[in-house]
Amino acid sequence: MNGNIVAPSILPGFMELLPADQMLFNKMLDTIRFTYEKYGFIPIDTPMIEKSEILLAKSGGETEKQVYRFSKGDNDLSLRFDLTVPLARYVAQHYNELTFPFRRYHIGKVFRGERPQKGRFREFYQCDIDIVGSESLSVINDAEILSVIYSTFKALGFQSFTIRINNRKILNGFFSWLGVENKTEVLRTIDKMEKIGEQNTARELEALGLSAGVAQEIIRLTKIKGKGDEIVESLKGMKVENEEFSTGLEELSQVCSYIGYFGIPEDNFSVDLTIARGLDYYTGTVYETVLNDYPSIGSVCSGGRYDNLAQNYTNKKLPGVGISIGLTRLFYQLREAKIVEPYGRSTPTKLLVIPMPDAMNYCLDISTRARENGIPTEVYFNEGRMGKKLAYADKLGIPFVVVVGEDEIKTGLFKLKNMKTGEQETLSLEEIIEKLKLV
RNA sequence: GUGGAUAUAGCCCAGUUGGUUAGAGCGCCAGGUUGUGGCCCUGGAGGCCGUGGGUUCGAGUCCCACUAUUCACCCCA
Repeated sequence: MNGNIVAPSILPGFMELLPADQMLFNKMLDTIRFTYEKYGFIPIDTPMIEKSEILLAKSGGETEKQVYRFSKGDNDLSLRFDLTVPLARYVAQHYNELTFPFRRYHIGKVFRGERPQKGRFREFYQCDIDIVGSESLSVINDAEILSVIYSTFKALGFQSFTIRINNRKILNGFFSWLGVENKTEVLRTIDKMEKIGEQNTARELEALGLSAGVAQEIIRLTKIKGKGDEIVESLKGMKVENEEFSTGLEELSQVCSYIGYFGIPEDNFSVDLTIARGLDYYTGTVYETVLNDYPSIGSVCSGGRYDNLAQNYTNKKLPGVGISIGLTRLFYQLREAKIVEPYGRSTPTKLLVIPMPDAMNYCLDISTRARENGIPTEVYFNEGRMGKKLAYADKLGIPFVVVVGEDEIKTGLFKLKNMKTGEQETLSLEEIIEKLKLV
């Protein structure tokens, strides 16, 4: 017994995967990156640690409590809690070197010191895209973001999902028209409506100081259903006299009219007036995406339009629109619900070369040739029984094995073993390479 | 920050109304001699029963505290 051994464990709220799952996770991440680049988004990477004064410049109470903050020497430092604030700093700092509209994507870990919970992490990956304009940014971008979300989830293999959108200006304008004071709290309550139900929403609205009549008016607005255009028409018919409301309605109307041209099927899109989003910097279009067969997972991708991204770091007016996929949570939920499962591979290796005595040098040469042709290959180095060597390939899910001994070297013909079927095929090295290239 | 639940092997769990050396399955390691894995058989390692106190002749089992984990609320990806 060794008393020096420390129980190996990680902090709660931090996700760590075993090889098969990690392969799966990375595949999803690659899919997302590939799709983002297909739309011409530019990759950036920023430090995980920022100066606290930068990160907390806006500091809306809640976020400040969740920030991992520490000091090193005289420096007051913080771990980034999202990728949007670093983007704001980045754009403000490099404004003169960037070309606008700036379309960037950023995939990286962020940190939030909150109480861990199911599907809740303190360290997680966000996959963000944002389009940042200088001074102005066309509302077509709002529609294009929808298209990116659609393509991404399609590429991830989902069929039945709905991207729901709303426009904050419509809600805020409507609230103003009704004379509501504390609009932010009302927004949050509306956002929860799907979860807590209509009655509780009414109760909460009244608890916020609204009259029963006003609460009902708001609920009545959010219950307007239909296709995008139909909702727009219904809203127009309400004769709400408020400029912000009208602007929002016009924006929503435009987004709806563009989505068809972006090739988004009607089934994957809906206008939902209860979508509000909690974050207070959203000022226009807001997005939420749900998997129709698994509503309990909640939103798997959300974001919105903001008027002024970097007001804390520059005087330039930088409007933008963007979304974020919380990949860690998404992956966790998908695994939990068995919507995705590892496909039996826990290594990228496609070919294992097993040398018999005195064949090592030859095997190393084979592996080099295979790798030069893009085939992930490894050579089994340990001495031992054949059974153990094959079991290694079996356990890692390596699909092909070739055993190389005296005969093979002499004839230049190898038996390529398919580990799944157990069949062996006699082929030359060139034939093996050609075959595996296609796998 | 508020409230609830749980704690036995690496993992999922048994363990009687308190009673002797704490169990199974999965996984792991080794073997069932030679250049062929999955199945099967045999053997092995691995637990101070979360920690500390109490009740008792006797505690994995009952009581208390602490700690850890976990779920929900708030908020969010």
